Amino acid sequence: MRIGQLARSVGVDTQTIRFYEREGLLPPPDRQDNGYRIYTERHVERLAFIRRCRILELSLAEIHELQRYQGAPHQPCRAINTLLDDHIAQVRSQITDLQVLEKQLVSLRASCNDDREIEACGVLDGLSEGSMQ
Amino acid sequence: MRIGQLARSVGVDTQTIRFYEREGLLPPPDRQDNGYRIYTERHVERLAFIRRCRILELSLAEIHELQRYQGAPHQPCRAINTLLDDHIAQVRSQITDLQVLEKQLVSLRASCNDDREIEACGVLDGLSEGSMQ
DNA sequence: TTAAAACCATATAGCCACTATAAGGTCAAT
DNA sequence: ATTGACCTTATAGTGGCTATATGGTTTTAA
Ligand SMILES: [Zn+2]
Ligand SMILES: [Zn+2]
Ligand SMILES: [Zn+2]
Ligand SMILES: [Zn+2]
Repeated sequence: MRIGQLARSVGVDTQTIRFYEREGLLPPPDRQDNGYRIYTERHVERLAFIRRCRILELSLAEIHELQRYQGAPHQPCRAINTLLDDHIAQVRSQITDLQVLEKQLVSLRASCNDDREIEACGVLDGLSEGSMQ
Repeated sequence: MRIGQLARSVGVDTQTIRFYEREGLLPPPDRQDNGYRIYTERHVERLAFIRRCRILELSLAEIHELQRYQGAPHQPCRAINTLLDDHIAQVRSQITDLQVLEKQLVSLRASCNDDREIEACGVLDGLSEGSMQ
């Protein structure tokens, strides 16, 4: 199949497929005489794997690492589990950071109501004075 | 004061200050005969304002907008409050997204324990098969 | 049969908010 | 006279795409 069909069947843009190839995440496929890329079912699976990883916001580097593990099926899988644990820890830390941020923003917002002049806006005041944490 | 002292007094890199100037967030300061930038207390306040906004993860575009409002002190401040409301909404949406992500990741992680071979790794299996949402 | 539409190719730049590097000019102290 | 700390500009890199430009190829329809 050509790149357009692969793109449609996995739900990505053709540019993204070429990008993954350049980054070494998708093996370079054979070419037709006219230079068009020709993909197989294995490419479909490989691309779908990448996409599922990306939905979970694994980085391309992490996906690369997972692909290397796939090439050594008889090694222990601890490294994979650890990779995921680290990723989960990072997501949790992001959530925590954003929750702190949300509190700060809500508190700032509470210092103003509508119908003031900008001169007296509590939000702008809070940002202008150093009364922030 | 010169750029290094400004940088130290606000806690940013000198490069960042020049970057803000290029982006139109900091007004271009006067120059000494040798070309060195000379800053005033107003620049300190202005830069500190930007930094407080950035800590709240307001974008440079949003900060720019706030600066424009500062120039019109007798207009109603509703636009400012709305800007903040929108930003809060976006932070909340990020939190929600990350919480969904965390659940998916934890569920995937639960499908494996350590001491398996990669061949049998539940995490890799979950990523390889289409049993994901 | 030919002309348009859809597809493919490469190369390059843009997004965001910086950060790093290179190559060089200026100034004070040793 | 030289070191070191400071300043200048210009350029490239980060991540994961996405958009644009330019041109070749294939398919479809008038
Ligand atoms: Zn990760
Ligand atoms: Zn207000
Ligand atoms: Zn925002
Ligand atoms: Zn495992």
